[in-house]
Amino acid sequence: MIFRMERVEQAEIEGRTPRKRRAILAAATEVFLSHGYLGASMDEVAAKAGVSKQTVYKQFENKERLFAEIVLGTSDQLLDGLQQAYVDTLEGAADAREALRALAHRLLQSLTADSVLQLRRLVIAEADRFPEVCGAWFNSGFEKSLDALGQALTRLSDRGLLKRLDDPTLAAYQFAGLVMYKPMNRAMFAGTRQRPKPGELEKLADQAAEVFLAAYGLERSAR
Amino acid sequence: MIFRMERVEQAEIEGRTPRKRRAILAAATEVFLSHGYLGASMDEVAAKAGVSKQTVYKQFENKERLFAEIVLGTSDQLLDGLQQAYVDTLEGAADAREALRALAHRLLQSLTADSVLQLRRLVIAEADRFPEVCGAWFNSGFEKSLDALGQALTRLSDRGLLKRLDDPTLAAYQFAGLVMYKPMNRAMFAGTRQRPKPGELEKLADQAAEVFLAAYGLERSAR
DNA sequence: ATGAAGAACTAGACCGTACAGTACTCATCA
DNA sequence: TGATGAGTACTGTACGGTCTAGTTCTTCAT
Repeated sequence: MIFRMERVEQAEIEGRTPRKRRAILAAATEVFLSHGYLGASMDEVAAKAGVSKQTVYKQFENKERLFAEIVLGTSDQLLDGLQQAYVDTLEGAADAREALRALAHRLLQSLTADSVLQLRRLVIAEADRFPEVCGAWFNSGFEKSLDALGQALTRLSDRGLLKRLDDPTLAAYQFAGLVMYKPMNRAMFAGTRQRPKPGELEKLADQAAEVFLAAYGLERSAR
Repeated sequence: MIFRMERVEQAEIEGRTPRKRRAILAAATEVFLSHGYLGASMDEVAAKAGVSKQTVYKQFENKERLFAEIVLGTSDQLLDGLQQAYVDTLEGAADAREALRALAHRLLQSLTADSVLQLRRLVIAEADRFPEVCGAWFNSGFEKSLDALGQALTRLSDRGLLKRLDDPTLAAYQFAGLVMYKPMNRAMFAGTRQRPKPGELEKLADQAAEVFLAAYGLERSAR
């Protein structure tokens, strides 16, 4: 009886085929992220998904399509996460300095997560092999999230917390560059090996906010 | 007679073995940069170097060592080139704004060269497979060049063209982030495909200088 | 200068392994 | 009962690295 209920419950959520498909995607994500495209083997994907190779090839035409599906599937998650960070830290903030510090800190936290770094490495590594896929990921994930940041900054400006922004997207890239350039490069090049020192991220966040405010803050809020 | 003279000339420059070795390194650089570590084949390296596989394995123990040799060999070139850019644009400059603009422009030019981008992709892609090599490249190439920029900025500050810098290296990273974050990310993720629009780099350079000066410029030089 | 001696090089066969993708048989689910 | 999946063997290919046999360069004593 219990067995039957469980079966029904699962079936209500999704059938066997989509369930397998999701398992394959999850496994393939793991394998591609940790070994790269060429280093990933379809045997390992199938094994890790608890599925036969035949099933993998029923769901995905070949290795390339599987790769594309995975990369493009991550754009949305990334975008949603960052959008949320903008809302949490900027909307409703009373003080620009505090808001920007909080945002910087939040960006550092989310973008230096291992899975994010691995995905970035994967996309960069395969940019030449799959220019369409990687270009699409960049446009609909990376660039879109910076545009969204530009809009969030504009709202801050509309609320009288920043100067008027002639080019919000540029300002967004500048802020991101101030915050992320150092830690992101280290994380990308030096692998998971070299961790930043405890206080470093805080200092980075604070100083980035300071420089940004010097250029875009209202005079009275200058330190 | 002519033939003989050519032979002598070449022998004067370098013997057969180092000549072959250099040919192998050049070919391997090309192959690794364009196909990645796993995508590169030793057969192709040998063929492109005009050398037999045996010779490759006489000079380099195996594929991994060849890779390491190539990656580490590029640190110095990169560093020298950037050091030169700092000297050319900052030393002897009379106006901070103009100097920073020129530097930004120069950085954009040199760091978006195809070979530089391909090398960065390669190092990032293999950061997990070869953490020591890639970490060493990062420390002795990337970080060192930023430290050098910090020192160059300090000299600018000593000459009374910038505020006193509490943390020159941080300031260097901030300047680099302001300048490079957008174009470098695009170049890395979107491949050689998406070229920046003509005026874009100039605007990026100018605006980066502007923001940097707002934070680190002397009051009288504020716009 | 000459001419062995020996090192370095070539060309390509070869070995073992790994992998993408397919085929086939038997079990399982709807 | 008919489709889907498991398990697994198989095919073709590619690659890292070694081996061999024959060729060319370098060196150094004469």
